[in-house]
Amino acid sequence: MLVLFVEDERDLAELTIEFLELDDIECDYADNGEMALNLLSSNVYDVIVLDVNMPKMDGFTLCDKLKSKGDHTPVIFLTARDALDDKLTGFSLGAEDYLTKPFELPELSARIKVLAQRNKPKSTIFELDTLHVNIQQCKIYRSNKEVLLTRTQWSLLKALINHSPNVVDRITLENAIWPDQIPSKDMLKTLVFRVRTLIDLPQEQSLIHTIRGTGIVLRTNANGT
Amino acid sequence: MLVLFVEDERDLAELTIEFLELDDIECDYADNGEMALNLLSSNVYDVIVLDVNMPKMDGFTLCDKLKSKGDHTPVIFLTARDALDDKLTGFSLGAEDYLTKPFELPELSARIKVLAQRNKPKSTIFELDTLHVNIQQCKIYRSNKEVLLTRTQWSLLKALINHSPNVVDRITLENAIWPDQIPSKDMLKTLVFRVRTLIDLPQEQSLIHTIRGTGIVLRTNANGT
DNA sequence: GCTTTAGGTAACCACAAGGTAACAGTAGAT
DNA sequence: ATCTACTGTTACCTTGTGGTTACCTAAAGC
Repeated sequence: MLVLFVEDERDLAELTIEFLELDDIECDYADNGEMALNLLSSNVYDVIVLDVNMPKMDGFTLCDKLKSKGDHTPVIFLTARDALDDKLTGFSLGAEDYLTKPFELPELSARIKVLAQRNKPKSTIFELDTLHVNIQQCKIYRSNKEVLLTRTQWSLLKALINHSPNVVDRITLENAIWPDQIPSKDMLKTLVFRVRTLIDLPQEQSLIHTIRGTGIVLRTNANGT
Repeated sequence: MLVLFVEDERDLAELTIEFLELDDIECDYADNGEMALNLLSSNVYDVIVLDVNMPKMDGFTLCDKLKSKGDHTPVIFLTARDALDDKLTGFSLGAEDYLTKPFELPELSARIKVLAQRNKPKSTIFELDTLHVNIQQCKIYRSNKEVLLTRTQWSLLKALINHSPNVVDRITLENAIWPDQIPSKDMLKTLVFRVRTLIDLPQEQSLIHTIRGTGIVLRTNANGT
């Protein structure tokens, strides 16, 4: 994760950057707006942390320039200006966050991480052996071949994923799949069979295991807990 | 823009909601976590504002449940707990922002608006295969031929673009297209059919896919992981 | 060793989800 | 006032799903 840190007080900057780097956040540093613009023209950042009061070009101006240029890199203002009007100015210029000095380093770090997430795809991916599942996209692959599941089959798989690698008892599964009806005795049995034939291909190791008398589990091998 | 406001002090909530609504932010209100969960099961919100200390279910627990369920609605904590540890807890549970009481109403409003933007497309141009969409100008081209959509057709397309390449369930789509009415059962079906005939031309690969029993998705069928 | 029971496998069919087309009411334009 | 075209409604058709039933296999119990 790469951050552009723009701040004219060098000692504060140094201290902060040192902390952030320990937290796995790499930093480029600029001590004024113009220098920041230069760096921005040749680098892509996950987040920009911006002081407001700076020589040459202040943070507000820089943020405005950026955003109106169509750059959507998230901006956090980090400034001693704690008046409401300043904050509102910051947000109206398109900033994503506004933190006032004095601040606590871990909080800044947490906020940077939130913003860095923002542009990443929000897909939740589940992987186990050669099984790849993208939950938001409803896409399932087994050894790079797409597997098509129907709605009920899909809810069974999701329930198993939610509990994996733990064993899920049949009652819990039934409630997850048919929330507002009492399913008849054999429905789950049939459903598990169908999903198994689709997911556990003959040439692959099986991932859906039955623990007799207990429940079903999605994991690489049946033995051990 | 629709916000879920969860807060157990009724007078503070009332005051805040009144202010937000003047600022064009519609609010649903819950005074505890359980009630919030109920509302969340039947509504889709742009942002959730969460108090921490509440009867029945506290805000941290609620946020944890939501996020681990795969719900990506942005969460702001709004609480008197201003200790660093509390903030870090909030962020580690997946919250997008954390504001401490006492707070200023316009700042809350600004922060809500930032988060509501978050799920909107960042770019005014959307491209997929031979489909080119300029969202601001409402211009749509398929293989360089302009496509003219009506207002409702356009809002369907926008909703699909917002979620692409993820699958959108029918309820979410209906809420996005007809925000203040319960659409009759077949309206969406017909609308999708109409948009499909306009966008998915016979000689091109189809981009609007139905995931039976789940929803609609706008994407190419290329196998990504 | 025999019985019992949980679970595996297979085929069947009603029906719901979705696709398509035609029609009607209504709002906006001229 | 008239016309147009958009939106919502209804009807009909197609197909895949999901529930059902039946039968089989293999553990577990006695």
